[in-house]
Amino acid sequence: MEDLARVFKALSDETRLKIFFLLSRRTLCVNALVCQLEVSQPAVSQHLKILKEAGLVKAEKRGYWVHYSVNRDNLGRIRKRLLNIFEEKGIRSGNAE
Amino acid sequence: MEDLARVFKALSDETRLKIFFLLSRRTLCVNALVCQLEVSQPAVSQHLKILKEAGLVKAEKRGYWVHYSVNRDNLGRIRKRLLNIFEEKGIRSGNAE
DNA sequence: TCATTATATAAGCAAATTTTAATACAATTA
DNA sequence: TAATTGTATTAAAATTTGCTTATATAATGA
Repeated sequence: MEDLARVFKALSDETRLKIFFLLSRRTLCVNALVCQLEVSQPAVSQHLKILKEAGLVKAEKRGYWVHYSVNRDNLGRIRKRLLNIFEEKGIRSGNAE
Repeated sequence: MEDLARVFKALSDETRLKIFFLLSRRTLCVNALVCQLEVSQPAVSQHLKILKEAGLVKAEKRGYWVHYSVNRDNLGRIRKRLLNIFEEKGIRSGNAE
């Protein structure tokens, strides 16, 4: 339950949602994101941290760049949980946990 | 994009997520929720308002009870958007909007 | 080593959230 | 009508969030 709330919280901010969408298209380093986002570099770094902790994106250091991309492995898991919650018919039956 | 962030925001609070799960099992009036939730009645009412505005739950007044339940019609739409975002392979290709 | 570049972290602050307490509203019943 | 019950709204306090500035860390190159 906690994990799930963390995912929703991570995506509940417009800037982070935008970051997530940008990264879902291609891998980007922090500065590339900063350029497209009208907030400061530290702000972007902080958003990325939140997205990463929610398991939505991952970071890979190359030289002194950090390349961020969607964490596709984890996303599969998240997707399944979301599908379970927003089930076609009865929505869900089991426990929240 | 705004709608989506609103849905995520609505589910980003643990108490609201719990309310949503409870309602996904059965229709409940406000006090029934209060009993299961360790927060005050006004707090629950306010959370319900947020969930309702996000299109996640709906209210039906009967006598002086208000019965809340999952808004299954809207949930279908939300589900599709989520599926689109968390697509199996490339996650997504189009625009955020 | 020192300067530079990219990113992260820390501190402080304003704005938004969440909560509680008090009150208002609405429906029912005496 | 007055009292009661269930819910909503308001106001204010407490907490959290997201931003900026300043600084730290890490990698590269002169």
